[in-house]
Amino acid sequence: MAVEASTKPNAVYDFYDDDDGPIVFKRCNPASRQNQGNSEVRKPSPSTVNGQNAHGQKSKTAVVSSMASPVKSPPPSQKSSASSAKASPVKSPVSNSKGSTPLDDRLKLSPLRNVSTAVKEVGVKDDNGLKSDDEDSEDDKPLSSRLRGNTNMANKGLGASKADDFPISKADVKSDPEDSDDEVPLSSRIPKSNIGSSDRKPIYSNEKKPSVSKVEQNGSILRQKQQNSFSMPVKRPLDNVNSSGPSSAKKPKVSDTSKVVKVKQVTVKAEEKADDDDHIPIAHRIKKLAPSDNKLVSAKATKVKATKVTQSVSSSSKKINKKSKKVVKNSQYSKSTKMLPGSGDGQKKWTTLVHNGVIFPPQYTPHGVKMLYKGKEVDLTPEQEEVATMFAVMLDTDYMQKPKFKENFWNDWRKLLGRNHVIQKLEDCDFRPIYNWHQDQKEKKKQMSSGEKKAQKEEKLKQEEKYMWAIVDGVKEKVGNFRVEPPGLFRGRGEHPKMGKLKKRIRPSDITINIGKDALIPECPVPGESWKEVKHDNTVTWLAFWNDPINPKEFKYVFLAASSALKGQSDKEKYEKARKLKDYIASIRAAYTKDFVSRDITRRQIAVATYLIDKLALRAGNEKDDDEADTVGCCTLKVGNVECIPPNKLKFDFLGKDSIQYVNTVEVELPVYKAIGQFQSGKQQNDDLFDKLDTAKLNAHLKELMPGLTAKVFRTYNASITLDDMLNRGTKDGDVAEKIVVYQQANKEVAIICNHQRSVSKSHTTQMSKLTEKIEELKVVLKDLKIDLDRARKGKPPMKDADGKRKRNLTPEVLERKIAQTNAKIEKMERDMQTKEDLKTVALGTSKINYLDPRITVAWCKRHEVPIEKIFNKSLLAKFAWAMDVDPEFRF
DNA sequence: CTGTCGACTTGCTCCAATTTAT
DNA sequence: ATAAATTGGAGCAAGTCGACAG
Repeated sequence: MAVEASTKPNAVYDFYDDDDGPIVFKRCNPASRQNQGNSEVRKPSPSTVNGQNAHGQKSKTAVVSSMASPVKSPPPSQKSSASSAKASPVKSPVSNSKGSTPLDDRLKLSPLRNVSTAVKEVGVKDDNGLKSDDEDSEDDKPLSSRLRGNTNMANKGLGASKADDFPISKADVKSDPEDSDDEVPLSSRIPKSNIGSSDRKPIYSNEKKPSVSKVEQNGSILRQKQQNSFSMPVKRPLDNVNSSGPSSAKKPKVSDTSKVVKVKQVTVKAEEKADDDDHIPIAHRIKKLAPSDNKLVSAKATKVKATKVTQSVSSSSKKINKKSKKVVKNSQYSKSTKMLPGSGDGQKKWTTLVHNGVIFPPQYTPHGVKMLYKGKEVDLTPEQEEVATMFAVMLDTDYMQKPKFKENFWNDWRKLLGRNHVIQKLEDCDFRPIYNWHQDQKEKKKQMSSGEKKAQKEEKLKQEEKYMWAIVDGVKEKVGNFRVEPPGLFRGRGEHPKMGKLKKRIRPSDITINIGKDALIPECPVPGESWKEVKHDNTVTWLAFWNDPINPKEFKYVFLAASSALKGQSDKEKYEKARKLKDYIASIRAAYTKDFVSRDITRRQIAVATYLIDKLALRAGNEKDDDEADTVGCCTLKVGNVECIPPNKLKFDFLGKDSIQYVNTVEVELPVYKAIGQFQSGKQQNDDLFDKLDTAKLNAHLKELMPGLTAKVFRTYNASITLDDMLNRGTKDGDVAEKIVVYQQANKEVAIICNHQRSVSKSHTTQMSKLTEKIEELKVVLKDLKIDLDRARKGKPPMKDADGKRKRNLTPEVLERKIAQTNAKIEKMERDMQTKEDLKTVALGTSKINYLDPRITVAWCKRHEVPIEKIFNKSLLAKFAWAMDVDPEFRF
């Protein structure tokens, strides 16, 4: 590792820089989606097939709102070639260490990775075209230039740090040579290049290492088992057998629990500390020890001193680990019975399941406020009024700008009004009275005293309490969404053909309940009605579902919360699968690279599609119906979504999931470039680029390369490996705050790779100008200080201040200190400002929740003495309880 | 194969609660 | 203390992908 690091001089820097770094993946400009909100403006590239994205519900007033100028052009990121190393999820150096020399690895990868350097987003701005940057431009310029300087420095600082610290230990750990047979099928089917083969890693190696070396790490037998099972074809019956082995041993327990739900809880509780939160699932309680204890310590300590904090935290966490290890062991058994069955596929997800069903929204209470029709008040029945109110309440959203929305609403509302109703045209309706009434209500609510609010909240809690929990195999777990969705108008995203349609009220007779055979069937909350059906299906995890009123073919499910063991289990499996990809990735890349020029067009398309999914982290792209928004993923890309820019760049511009625009220009290998050209030739803009392909075929192919592999695994893999890499390369000694910055930097990188966007906050522009103003003020101060310093040196008195008063005489030393302080302040503000600007359209949360293996984070926190709660909030800690006891040396 | 169904993951926005700045 | 900014998390839409029927 160390060696490797040293061989690539640039690598270090690459990671760091956000702006300049050559990140292969990076999407230079997260095109701001808001822009699109204002429809006309937005549409950029001619190539975009679907033009719009509409997103917008945000701006309050219909028209172009304040944020009109979102397009900030990101400082044109200039990734230069070096970057390839970085961005591309180059496998972590460590992992490479195995047989091949680093060099080999590099070579092998390089063709692919290097070539594909990200190109600066040429067009982003232009493309988006949108709104101008005019307004910003002035500020931006000076700013960006300044900032850029700063960032670079900063980056360098970071990057310069040690790249080889931990590697050492890592390398040791990792090097166990053992080749497993699993590899065979793969290698045989993949025509691997020499390099490729040399590079392959034993499939088991990674998994084993940790387990071997860290026996104590997670002490959990369970884990190892799972890991192993992963390396086998997912579906093998064998797996089941395996799992059943262990589980059968524990069976007695299972049955116990099924009979006596409480018993287990009690037992376990006794085993661990007596904490009385019964309501906390055992699983959590166990793991919670760590985080929560930490919290106490750190919370206090934080205020004191950084060093202290970390020390105490780390020590406490060590303690905790030990403790929890014990606990885990004990509890693991009881737990394993739960987890194992789930891990197999299709099979049993639970043995006993007890819950109280769902809670319905209150019936509609008419407010009696009359809307106007052609200026006159109209009487509406409660049903008509209810729907009118749904519409009125949305008067200040962008949906009012959408004809489709109004049309759909009108169609549904009209049915309620009846043919002969006074109201004949939507255009003649004035909903403002109702809108105003609603605003008043909101205002009143806001004005309520905190006491009232609290009381109300408690009341609600009391009502909902019983629905919040389920008992799964004897463990009390939180239920995710136990509230039935209230009626409303469908808010489809983008140009959804069904936006505005009435989403009717769900009644008990629409709902199917799933519950344990022996459990008490929840009583139907509406007198006189009954559930549609009650099932006892333990191969699924849902507690209830109903058909989506907008699309009756689809369902709305009630699941357990993310903190549940059931969810945690599958989350873990997801990451284990992604980790497994690490062992196959080199040969997979080699294989598709080879197929870029296959004469078989289907093969070629599969190769190119896989390449795009790997390199650009695109989604698979299932087919969609006409009654859905027109968005695409990899397999559904249209000819017009990709533009070939000679000599070898591709410009992507399409609307992806949630109608979020993806704009990115990348340099690709020449064969890919050519292949795309071929796929496009002779087709219309709106034809499928990959006409021989769909996600089923693609995934079927992927599955041949690695058991269980599907397109989405690449996203998880690339996201997690990027985090792991960046954290391990970028973290240097320093205080916690600096380390957190490194983390955020990595997190941001991942978010950009995955194109996780958010809308610019309404106040962004304001906030920015405030900051600019402050900086300007400081600069004035600085200037004056400098003048005074000059004068002081010459023995002259300081200048008068603004009010004409004489300032105190200060020594040059003092003035110098002040100047330095002011400079530091200015720099910090500029940095903050830049960060803010950079992140204004980037959403960090999504990747944290869904793509980054929490064990990477936890292990890093342990290694660097960063309190985990600085990175994970309460809900994330709960969700990732399963990852908390990871070995500090864990690498993805 | 293909299409549909079914289950589950991913993703963005809104709004209230909390934190931070003034 | 108040206002502004940030964060947490609910809410629900929109994806992915496996199973299975025809």
